[in-house]
Amino acid sequence: MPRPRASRLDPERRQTLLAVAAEEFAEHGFDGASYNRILERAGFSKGVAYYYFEGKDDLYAAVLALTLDTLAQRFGAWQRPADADGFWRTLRERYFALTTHIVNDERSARLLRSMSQARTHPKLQEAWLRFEGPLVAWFQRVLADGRALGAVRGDVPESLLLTSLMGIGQATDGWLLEQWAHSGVPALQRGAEQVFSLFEDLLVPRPVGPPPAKRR
Amino acid sequence: MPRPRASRLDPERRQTLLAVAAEEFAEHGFDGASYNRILERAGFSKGVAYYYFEGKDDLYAAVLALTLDTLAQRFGAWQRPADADGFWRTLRERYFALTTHIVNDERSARLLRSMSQARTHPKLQEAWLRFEGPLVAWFQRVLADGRALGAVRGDVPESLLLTSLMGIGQATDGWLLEQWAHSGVPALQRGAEQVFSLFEDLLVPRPVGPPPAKRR
DNA sequence: GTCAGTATTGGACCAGTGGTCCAATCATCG
DNA sequence: CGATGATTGGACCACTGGTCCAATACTGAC
Repeated sequence: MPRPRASRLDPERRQTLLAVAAEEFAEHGFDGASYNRILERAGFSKGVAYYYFEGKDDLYAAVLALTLDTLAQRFGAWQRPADADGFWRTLRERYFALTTHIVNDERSARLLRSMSQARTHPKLQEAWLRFEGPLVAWFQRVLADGRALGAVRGDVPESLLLTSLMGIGQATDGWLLEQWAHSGVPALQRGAEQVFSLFEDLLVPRPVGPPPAKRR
Repeated sequence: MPRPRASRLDPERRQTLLAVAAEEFAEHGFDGASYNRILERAGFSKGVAYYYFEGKDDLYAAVLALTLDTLAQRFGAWQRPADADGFWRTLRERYFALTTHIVNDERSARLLRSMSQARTHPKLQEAWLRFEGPLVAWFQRVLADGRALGAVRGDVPESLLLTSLMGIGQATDGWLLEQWAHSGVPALQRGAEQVFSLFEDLLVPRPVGPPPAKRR
């Protein structure tokens, strides 16, 4: 957590510092980023830096908080749709908005991707808990709503579904970027379509009874 | 790549070094591990270390190679099953063997998990490429066989399927360990069962025609 | 205006990091 | 024996994140 006095820091200098830090962290990840370099580039001395922030991890957390706030504002809160169809429609809409956003703001995207390191990093445990909570809660609410509407399967623990969903989301995120880099925007849209269909296949309730006979 | 002379290093000392390094890397990951500490514990001076290995990354690669070799030996090569049923049976068998192995050899498991950092780490690119190749090839062969046997869907790019599968596998791996830590072996088996069913749901060919009407 | 007390600042300094380098030692062979 | 190349220890380097403190700027009370 940033020191309370951090709010008293000149907004402009604060803004500079966070921008420089965001760039550095996005470029090199948490471990790879050099705190000294950040401070030098932002024109901060060690004394000032440690006066306002507790350390490298604290600054990282501040940068992450800013990025996530922006993201949260952009996507707003989740509201329970009326029925299963509505559920999948809004979920799909959100997912496409997210992929578009990630492609358009690569710095934030790389920053967000660096979060996966944060989860296991001993010095970032505290920061991780602060962000994991809301994120997981959001997904949990979505899944719970989906179940209540019959749009999401109930035959498997919710925690497993959540884990799988986030794992697959993270993995395909990289895949989508590759598609985009190799074959441009149309491929990206096609790819997003296919990724989302995988989400559906994973979450949709299993048909009851014996598995359908192979057809063709 | 380890220097060629590395093979001339006294096997016993080499073994000591690799064991100490494995412990350190498993405990702290690549960045967190202290090369100096490893060398000190293993009784190596800087001079010797850099005489036989190119550096920290090289040693890490050596440790990883050893671990993966053991794993590969244990699981042997993949052979194309006769039919779709056989495909799922052998895949399932392999998966359960793997989860058992991971639970029984936590050091290796943590080491393998640290590989996910390696993928994005600039200093480990070379090492990653050396291990990514065979691993991905293995999965590709499995998926291709599955397709040929009609056991795996063909309506989605193979690369996407591969990415998703590995992503979900990695994510659920952590989930399984939690299950095990919280509720012991029976929960682990139940969990593995459910995880594997997710794999199936993801990979199995979609039924053709309109989605089945909701039944109950 | 003066002075006390606090907020702010710069930067010297610290232990630790991975990595380089080289003089000294050892082994081997002519 | 001497010479040549392999092997070794450890001093040293630039860098890391982090601590500390003396000097300065600012504030309000008198």
